[in-house]
Amino acid sequence: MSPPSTKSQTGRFDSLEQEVYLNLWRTYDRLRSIEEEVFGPMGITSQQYNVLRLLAAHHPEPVPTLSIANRMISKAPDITRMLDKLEASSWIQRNRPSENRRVVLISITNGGLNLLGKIAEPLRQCHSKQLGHLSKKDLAQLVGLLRSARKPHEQEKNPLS
Amino acid sequence: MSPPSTKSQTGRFDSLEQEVYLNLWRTYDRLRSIEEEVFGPMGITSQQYNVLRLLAAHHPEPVPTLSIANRMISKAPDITRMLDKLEASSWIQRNRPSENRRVVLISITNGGLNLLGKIAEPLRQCHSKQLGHLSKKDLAQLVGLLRSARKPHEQEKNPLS
DNA sequence: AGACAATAGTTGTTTACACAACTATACTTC
DNA sequence: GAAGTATAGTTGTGTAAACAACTATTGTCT
Repeated sequence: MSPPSTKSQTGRFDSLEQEVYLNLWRTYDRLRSIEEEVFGPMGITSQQYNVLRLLAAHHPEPVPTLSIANRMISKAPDITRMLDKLEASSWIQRNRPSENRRVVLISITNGGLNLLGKIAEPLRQCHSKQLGHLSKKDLAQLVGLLRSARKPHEQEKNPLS
Repeated sequence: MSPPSTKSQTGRFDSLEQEVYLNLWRTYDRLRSIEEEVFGPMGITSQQYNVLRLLAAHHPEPVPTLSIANRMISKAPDITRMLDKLEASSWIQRNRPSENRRVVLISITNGGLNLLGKIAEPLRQCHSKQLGHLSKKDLAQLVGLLRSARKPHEQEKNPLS
């Protein structure tokens, strides 16, 4: 398993771990660019879509601003500005309740729900284009491996087990 | 293949494909943030490191600017500005040959090679921290699945098979 | 009640990304 | 050899991400 030269194991990579990481990067990048073909014309980003999706899942209950930020995949310290844009497009609305004026409660509007409806089908097709060539077994295996890979690095908060 | 309700198959995801993609995104994001802990203090980004690595692999042969851009993982239309920074740090040098004054040939400097040497060990440790908890078998399987996943979406040019 | 700490968002600033338009150099072909 | 075309980089501009510092509101403790 460990010949004198490790080069032969991993080709031009320093280690198998590095090879995995670079493959992960490249694969993510390719699939992301495919998704952007769907979101771009809709005037929305992937992150914004995820926010709307989260809000729709809680609808009609509103969700506090930072609670949204914590559930995002990438860190979102500019969640405020992002919500500004969503509000400018009338996809969400904000409400600062008088009981606790620190929080800002966010809820999705009918327009937002409508947008999600319009995106659903092209997005499903997009996902099929992205990964439809893999078997269900491969997909399930990939999900499992990806979860194991990031397991030690998960923050407490994350909802995606 | 298409039961009336697909909900039961994939939990809160619309499809297995979407679940894979979101897992890919999240996993990439976590591992990336670990890498940045290594690159950040060195005053370099992941993309910049990849450029230096590419140049080192060709050393002492120089590489034309756009040839570097084509080999980058994400699109790099601002390759010029990125090389500006690397040149400002004296990690690379540019040369516009008189035979063909259109191309700009890039080569890594001794300082750049030196930097790669300094980064090598902490980066190896980083990769181990990222994915060291997975078995070689799992890592190899993951590489294979990631390659299959992006295979239909590869551009001709890419060097990472 | 007043000082202090904790919570919840917001804003400022710097840096990276993406798309497109632009410049400069070389090749081709009539 | 001049005009047009292809190649190789560069620059301009708008948008998004990352980190930190800041404001506003509420809770706590003496």
